[in-house]
Amino acid sequence: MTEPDRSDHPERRRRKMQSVTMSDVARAAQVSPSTVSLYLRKPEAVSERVGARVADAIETLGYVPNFVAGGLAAATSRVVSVTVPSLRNAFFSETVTELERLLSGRSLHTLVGHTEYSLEQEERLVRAALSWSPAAVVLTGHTHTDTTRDLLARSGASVVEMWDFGPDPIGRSVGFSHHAVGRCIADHFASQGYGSGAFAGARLTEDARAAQRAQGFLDGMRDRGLSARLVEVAGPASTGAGADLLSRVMEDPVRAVACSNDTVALGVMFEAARRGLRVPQDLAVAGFGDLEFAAQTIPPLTTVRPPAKRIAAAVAEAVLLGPDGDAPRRVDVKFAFCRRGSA
Amino acid sequence: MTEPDRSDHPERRRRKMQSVTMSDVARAAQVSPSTVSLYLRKPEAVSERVGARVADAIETLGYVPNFVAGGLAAATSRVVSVTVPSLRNAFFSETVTELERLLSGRSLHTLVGHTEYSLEQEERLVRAALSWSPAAVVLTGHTHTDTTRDLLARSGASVVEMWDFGPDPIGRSVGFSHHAVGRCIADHFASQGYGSGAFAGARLTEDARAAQRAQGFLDGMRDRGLSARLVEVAGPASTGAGADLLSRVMEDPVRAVACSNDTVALGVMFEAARRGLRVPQDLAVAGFGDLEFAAQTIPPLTTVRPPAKRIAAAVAEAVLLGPDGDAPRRVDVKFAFCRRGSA
DNA sequence: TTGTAAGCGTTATCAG
DNA sequence: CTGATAACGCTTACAA
Repeated sequence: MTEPDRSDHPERRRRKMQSVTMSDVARAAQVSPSTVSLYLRKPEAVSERVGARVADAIETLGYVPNFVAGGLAAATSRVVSVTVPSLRNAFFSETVTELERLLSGRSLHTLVGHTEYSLEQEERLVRAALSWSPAAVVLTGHTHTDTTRDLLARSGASVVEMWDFGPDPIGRSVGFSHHAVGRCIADHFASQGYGSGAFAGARLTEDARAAQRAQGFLDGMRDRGLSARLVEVAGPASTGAGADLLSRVMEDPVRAVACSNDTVALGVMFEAARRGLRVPQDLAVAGFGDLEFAAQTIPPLTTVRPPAKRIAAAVAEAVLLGPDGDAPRRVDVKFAFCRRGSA
Repeated sequence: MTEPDRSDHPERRRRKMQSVTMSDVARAAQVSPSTVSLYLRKPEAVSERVGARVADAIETLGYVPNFVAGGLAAATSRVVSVTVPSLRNAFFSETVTELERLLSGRSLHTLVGHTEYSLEQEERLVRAALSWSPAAVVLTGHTHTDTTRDLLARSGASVVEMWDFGPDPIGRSVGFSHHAVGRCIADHFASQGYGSGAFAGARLTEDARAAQRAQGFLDGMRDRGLSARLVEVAGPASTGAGADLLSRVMEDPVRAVACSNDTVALGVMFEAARRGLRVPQDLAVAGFGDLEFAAQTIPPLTTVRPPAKRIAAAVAEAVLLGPDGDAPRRVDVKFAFCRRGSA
């Protein structure tokens, strides 16, 4: 029990140090530091009497644990790195929100990064993430640079890919088929007898998932013997982009438009109104995302709802599971078609 | 290229450890670990020859630095904790995005947390944040629990409050007057001679900034001798909430409605259309946020643009500045009124 | 159930 | 400009 007396410690003032450490708590509670550590990590493994004393000491001293030291000693930190293309995108901000909520309940902390759809940027973020000995690395999609895959493999980190599947997943993956989403819209258009259609896409070169939805739509239409073409803009999906896209589509009019996402669909609907086109009589419109406003547009927007929360939940579970274990490495969360008035 | 021989390390198999450490790099580069460390932190302080050798060793060994160990040794980590009420809210997702971008350029990593407008939740997040010996803690608003303030004060962490000012800022603060925003809308309504008005608010009890905008609006209207009332819903600001709010407002019709934010305004406009009310002839509508879709609505939405990016930039600067120094502790970033067709 | 002791991989000090 | 050395605060075998 001979704890070092800090007051006569010659080095005490060398750097700014933590005021109350685990040793201080241990001393106050008359136990060893390892007992405090144990109590903090598995309270049930400590006797009730000792536990109470430790809790008391923590309370009165105002002890704040040092996760940095803990992470170093344990060789793995309580950090989960979450990387998404963009946080402005409602899909991803919802996923991150929910994920952060679930993880923080397990005292895991979320380190966010956004790539703006750049794989090089993703590589940089992964490199930084690995420097934190993270409990897990969560990535969006399955397209990564070779270096990224290499870095991840060599680090042995627990990896989860989300929102999409790849042929060769790195660790676990959680998502759904975006190609099927596109087909689903095409099927609906076909069933309504609209005839010709167009896909109004944004940033398709970079956004692999939007590109898959577009391809699924085109494939679906063609399989049904319907004509369909692709119109796209390079910039981010936005209401303004939607308006532009409809103008482009109307250069060679179609009866139905499937959009990159609901934001684009909103722009398409505004532009249709400006042009005096009635939806759905003159033009059918479908979106993707079932964003908050989708049920409020006039008419309400027909769209596809991706299960952002279910993705977050499954990802959280995958993170908790770790790389090993016999749980399925691939979780298909499905999506739901939301038929409303616009198509 | 002499690979480190770890096999003779008796403890090597105790736990999963880092494969390539700084010592390995040092050995490969024929220098001491301190030199490698120095090179990594200030390359210019190391001779060119040695620097090149170290860089080589890092490259060939594939060394990934360990920030956890670094943070422990330095007593301050490269983590910045950023806490916002909600990430689904476009204002905050934009701020976080921009902040993360700016900080990552300085190799600072963003730990996000969201409070759902709960101060208790904020306290929990701050407690967790402090466990990381963060380079800075960024908070939204100036209302915190006593414990939060206490924790922050005792830790000596660098604190930045954003989006709003308080009478007693903890560290630095960056924001603008939300009360002035409300007044600004009221002034505009008055100048247009609309007469009576209403504020359509969401979650005003928890969202202190929205409440201030409401109060500013009410004060502004009254100062001009105009009648104005407050209509509010408890849930989050959304398009659906906007529609509900307009229904409530029309129980006792007014000529002009100021909204909690643009999302609510969008709902108000949709509901107005459903009711056959022409905007702005029958009803003037103003929002807050200048969200992406604001310029696309029919008619385009009159709103107020908060400088989300400027906030992020000023916060990043404050983070870099640290708590000391003679730079002003309080930065007022202003806002811009966007007159468009709806009011 | 609790304690002892040996690290974890860096940074910071100080001397050369 | 470079290197030896002592922390940093905690976890984890292992022993008691």
